[in-house]
Amino acid sequence: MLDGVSLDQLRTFIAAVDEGSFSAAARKLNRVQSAVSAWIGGLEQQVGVTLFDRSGRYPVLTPEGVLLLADARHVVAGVDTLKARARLMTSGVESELSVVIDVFFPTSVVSAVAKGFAERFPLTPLRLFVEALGAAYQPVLDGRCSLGILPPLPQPFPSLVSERLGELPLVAVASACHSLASFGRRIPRQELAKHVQLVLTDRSDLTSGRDFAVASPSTWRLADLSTKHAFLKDCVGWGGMPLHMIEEDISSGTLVVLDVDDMPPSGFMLTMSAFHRPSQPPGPAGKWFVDQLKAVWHAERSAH
Amino acid sequence: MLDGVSLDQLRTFIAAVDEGSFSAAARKLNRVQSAVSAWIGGLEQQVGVTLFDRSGRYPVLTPEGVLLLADARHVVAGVDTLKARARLMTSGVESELSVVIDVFFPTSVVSAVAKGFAERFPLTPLRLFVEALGAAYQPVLDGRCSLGILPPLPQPFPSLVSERLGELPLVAVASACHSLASFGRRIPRQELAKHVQLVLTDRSDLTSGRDFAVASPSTWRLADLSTKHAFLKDCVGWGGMPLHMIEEDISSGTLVVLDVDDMPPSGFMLTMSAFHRPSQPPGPAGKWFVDQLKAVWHAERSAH
DNA sequence: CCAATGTATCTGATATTCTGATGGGACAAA
DNA sequence: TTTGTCCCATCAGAATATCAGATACATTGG
Repeated sequence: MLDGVSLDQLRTFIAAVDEGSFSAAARKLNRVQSAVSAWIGGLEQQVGVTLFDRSGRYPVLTPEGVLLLADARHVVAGVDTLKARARLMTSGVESELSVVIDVFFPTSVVSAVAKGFAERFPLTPLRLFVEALGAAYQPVLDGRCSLGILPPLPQPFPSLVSERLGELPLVAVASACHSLASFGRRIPRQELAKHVQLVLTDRSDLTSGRDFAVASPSTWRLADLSTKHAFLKDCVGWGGMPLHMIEEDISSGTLVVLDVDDMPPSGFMLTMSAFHRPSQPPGPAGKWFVDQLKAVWHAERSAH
Repeated sequence: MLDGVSLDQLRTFIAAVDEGSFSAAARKLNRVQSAVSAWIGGLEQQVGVTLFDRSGRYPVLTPEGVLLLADARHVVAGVDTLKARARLMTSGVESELSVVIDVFFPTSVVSAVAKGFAERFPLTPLRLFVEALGAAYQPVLDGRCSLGILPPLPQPFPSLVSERLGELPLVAVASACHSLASFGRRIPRQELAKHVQLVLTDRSDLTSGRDFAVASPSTWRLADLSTKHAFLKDCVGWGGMPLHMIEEDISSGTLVVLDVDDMPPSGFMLTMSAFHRPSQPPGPAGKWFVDQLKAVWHAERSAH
């Protein structure tokens, strides 16, 4: 053998402890008592520690045995998870699920689903990325993520398969101290153009040259949505935000929804969909993840 | 064999990955290449997962192989710590060190030493108990702890071996709002007797019938030193405390040291010693622990 | 194309493990 | 105390698995 200790020794050791006697362990393992005796004797010899006190009728663990038993259980448990993971792989469940999620998607839904995921698929590590715009498409396109929870881009990606999850209201807002907030009536587009618009910028070059809902010639571009949020509250300018992220600010009066001319007052609805490459269809874990996102999200919206 | 996967398979798997080829792994393991091939083939068959892509000159791990490799390393590492722990046992190092420490002993010293202990003896779990008076002796006497950091009791225990660590100043204190605090001159014992004394009570019955430094007929007995500390600050009564625990209170003026008649103003010195049973002499870990306690404590006192 | 290096597979030789039998010790009931 | 039962250690031969070496074939680089 390559090395003294073997798994069978450890398994026999554990069985002997659990069953209370070598003979019982032998019955459980479908071996003869002498075999168990030999295994344990070998183990004791290799580690150089007496595991059992055999002076009595039944062997009892020595204090050293108690400690080494914990190690042995740990090792065997490790082998079991290895085998369980392998079985999962052959059964088609993804051995790892990487998902990229657009910043606009409600975080509360994601965290709730992720929590359930850890219980449902304990052996499948979940890798979550949060990105914006084209940078969120990139990982799905190049295969780093097998799943993307994303809004549609202006130019469609026929190379991706998508499944609609639901709609997200997007509204234009400004701080209460902003002059647009007290404009009084429906704001025409020309009026918007007079003020600085805070726009989320794309870290990738997928959407270079294209802009989303940019109405003002003077724009500040921010790479991070929470920074944009803070700038809006600090009255730096106006901009679009997903409604769920600013509901508290609206009810507290910090931010005000702008009643823009060609925009419905309930906000512009942004469709969120689950995207994946045709060559990488989601397995059970991915399907479950998408279904849960849809279910939890709808439950949350109807609870409102 | 008892179960499909064996340690040798995992070790061979790891060696093949680390060395980059089956042949190299075979050289490292002092086996023939065919043996390595057979081991890995067997492992793949048993877990039902293809570990290597053999289409090229050198075998490369499949994505599944990468994940299972992590599990395999985990298992082998577990076996290694088992063996390391066993070697430690045979080399005489305690496989577990349980220490009981008197509440009066400075916690900062203990935590510093414990931190160093975890680095020095990573495989030896440390079990720390904090008790007071007789309750701190009990675990050493009945063998639950192999070491006790304790003050001497009125009646000596010849059944225990001790090694002096150092002295701890004990002072009588009262809250600044207590009438004793403004007594003005040396306080005679009769004066003390007029006020409630807060006394630490013994949770064991080792010292039943005996009292330590009880000067007042009206005593409140508290089982917990931090409660006594709080009661002192709340002006419930006066009592003795180890100086290091109340230095901040004294400098902030919350507590006042009482200048008691037959007590030196620097406080009554309490000798702390390391106790152990002659039948359970401390091994390398225990010796190291005691030496460090002594060193760190003295370093801390001379830093003051 | 050839040499070097690598992997998969096969076979007999070698080691190890398994089984079954035997002997001795601990414990409980008679 | 005696007896029966259950337990463990040890030993032999039988069964099994591993090992080394040889062979065939694929890949890479000159």
